[in-house]
Amino acid sequence: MRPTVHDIAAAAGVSLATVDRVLNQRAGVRTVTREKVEQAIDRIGYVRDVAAANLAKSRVYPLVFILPSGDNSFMRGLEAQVRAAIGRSPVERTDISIVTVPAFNADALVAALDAAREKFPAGVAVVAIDSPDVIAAVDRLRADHIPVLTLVSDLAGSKRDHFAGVDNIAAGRTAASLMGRFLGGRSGPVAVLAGSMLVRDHRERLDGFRAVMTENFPGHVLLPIVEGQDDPALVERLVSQVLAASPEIAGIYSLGAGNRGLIAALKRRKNAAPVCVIAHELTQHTRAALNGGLIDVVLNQDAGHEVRSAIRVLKAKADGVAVLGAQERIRLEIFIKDNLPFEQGSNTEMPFEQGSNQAPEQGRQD
Amino acid sequence: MRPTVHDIAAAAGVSLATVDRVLNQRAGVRTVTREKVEQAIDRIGYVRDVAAANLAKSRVYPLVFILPSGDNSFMRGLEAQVRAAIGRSPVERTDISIVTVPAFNADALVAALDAAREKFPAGVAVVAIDSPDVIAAVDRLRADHIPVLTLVSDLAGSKRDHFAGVDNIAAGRTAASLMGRFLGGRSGPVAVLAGSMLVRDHRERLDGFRAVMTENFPGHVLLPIVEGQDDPALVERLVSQVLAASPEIAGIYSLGAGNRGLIAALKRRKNAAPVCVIAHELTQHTRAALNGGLIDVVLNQDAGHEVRSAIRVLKAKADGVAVLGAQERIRLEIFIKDNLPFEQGSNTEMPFEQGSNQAPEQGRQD
DNA sequence: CTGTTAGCGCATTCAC
DNA sequence: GTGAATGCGCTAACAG
Repeated sequence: MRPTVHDIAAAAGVSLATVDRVLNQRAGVRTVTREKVEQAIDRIGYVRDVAAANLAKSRVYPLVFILPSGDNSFMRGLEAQVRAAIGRSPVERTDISIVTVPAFNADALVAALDAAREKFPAGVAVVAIDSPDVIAAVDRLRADHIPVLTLVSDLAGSKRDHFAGVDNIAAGRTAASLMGRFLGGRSGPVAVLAGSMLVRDHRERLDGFRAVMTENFPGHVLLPIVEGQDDPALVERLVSQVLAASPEIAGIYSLGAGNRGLIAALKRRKNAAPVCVIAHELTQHTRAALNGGLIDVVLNQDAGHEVRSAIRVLKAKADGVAVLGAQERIRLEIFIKDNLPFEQGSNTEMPFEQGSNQAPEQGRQD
Repeated sequence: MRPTVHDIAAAAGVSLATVDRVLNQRAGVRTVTREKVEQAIDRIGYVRDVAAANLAKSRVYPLVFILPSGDNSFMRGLEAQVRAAIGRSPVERTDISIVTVPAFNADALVAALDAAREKFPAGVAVVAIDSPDVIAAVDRLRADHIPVLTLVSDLAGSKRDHFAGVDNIAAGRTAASLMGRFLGGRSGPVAVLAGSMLVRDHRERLDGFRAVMTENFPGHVLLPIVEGQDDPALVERLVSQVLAASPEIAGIYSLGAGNRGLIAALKRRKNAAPVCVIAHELTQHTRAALNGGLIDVVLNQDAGHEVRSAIRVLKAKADGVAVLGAQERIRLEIFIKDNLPFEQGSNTEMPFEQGSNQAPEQGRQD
């Protein structure tokens, strides 16, 4: 059996309460006693049983998720994943509230962060906007010892504890490499469509894309960046203009959202030369376009993984314990037509399932 | 507060012991009493606290992992991940033993499966070999109500509970699509290098690859399959022969292991036309070759994720509870030079880390 | 400053 | 068939 608090108490010749005080670094223990206990702890190789501790504490973790509002498919998917986590709350001992704020609006975000602070949650997850005011608001939370995690888009220069999202520079570089190789010998300019340069993830993707394009594929001119505010209607208008202005266009990299507009514009462009299109985030729209051949590659981050990871990390930070780095690395997923996962309907495998399993659990989309 | 066993007992007008008997479907309860309790349970919406239950039971999960021996880098990485899980055993309440058997040897695998059965573990994870004898051995375990999970390579037709691995047909299709597009206009035959057609993952990759190549890129002739037994020395010899026999070769898809041999053969092939190379599994060798431009794409499955998922699923099956399907989907990772993750050194984030975070936690390999 | 004691939610002996 | 009592490993009152 692994050692318990009783074993420590016996080994150190003190009572349970004293052991507990040392373990939880509470005051009221003489230095000599504390040292005696600490020595006993690592002499017998004690590791605390977190489950038992949480049981005794009836610990719950009040968490706040701050997400952009609007009809951005990816963000709504993210919100759905948070709601799914709320469904698991009794098991995971969480108490999650969702706050939505208008996209690309730093003031609203600051207000939401400050409001969250009032409630002294065990942790806050936020889709950040790059701005000094937001950094200050995040640091105010940290000053109150509230763990903060940035989700999807990071906030450099802040004291946030962790970032749950993909490496967006690598994402941009990957898009450029695939674009360049897919274009092969073909010539023609490449357009980049962004949401807003206010958010760090978009800027980083652009930086990575531009770096590899200019370095490895200088033959393709980069057209001026188009900012569509992640708004499908605006995106459609802007893309249509670009296509009309540059009929010899070879590729489009859409590094933000609003891809419904992009797809609509592409659909209306009949019998022109093919364009290599790379977009971000697997939604029902991009999935259909990938299957239909309108989009060549979709770069994705798994919203479910991000939310689960965010919760694990915030809980760990609240408890002051280490997290498994490898498990929390959010992968950049690359989808082409051939490795699309099945559409996620019922996500759980039922218990006591029996019988044959001729059909693979994972498969392709036809 | 969420309802507890006490609440059920009160609501049903029985004692804790009776509630427990119903909850754990043990005998010795009259049907009327049982129904009374069951009604109370879903009337007040009770969900069992698994952590508390495990605490009371002092539950540990003895698990057996059966892996191929030999110096296959990927398999050794897998074993390292199992050892890492052994390090987490006290926390995860597991008691994991590792058994290695010679690769591609069905008899040895059957013996290992039967030996595992003698010890009545809470679950068995096995890298399967396709063979009726192995299927029978797996089904013997299942007959003893021991959950079985196939790892990396599946075993169709068996009663295994779950498969922790990638969709290998999709992997093959993806390899073909990327190969075809990367080759662009270039012509020339394509070689396929496998380990052994005895294992299902290799066969499935081949099927997927062949399907897309013949359908979408009929211009490239597929050379006869080369089976290298995942042995670097043999692979090097065979690949050298192929390169010598077909100097006009355009691409190589290595769907098995032994890539050290492939890389060695490629290195010795000076100033010939470039070959598009796609291989499986990110190891130190394939990583270096990707960075050096010898390999174009590496398709990977995250061994750490596979092992953690296997343990979660086996524990869940042992307890007869549902698993989160989405969390257990093993992704097919696509790596090119630009999205290689950092080499994994220290994997854990330390608690109480403070200070600035100008440097991203994830990044590119230069 | 330190020790005693009573739970957290559940499982499991034992009596009845 | 059913119930009461005890303990899993830990925390948190409350005494001393």
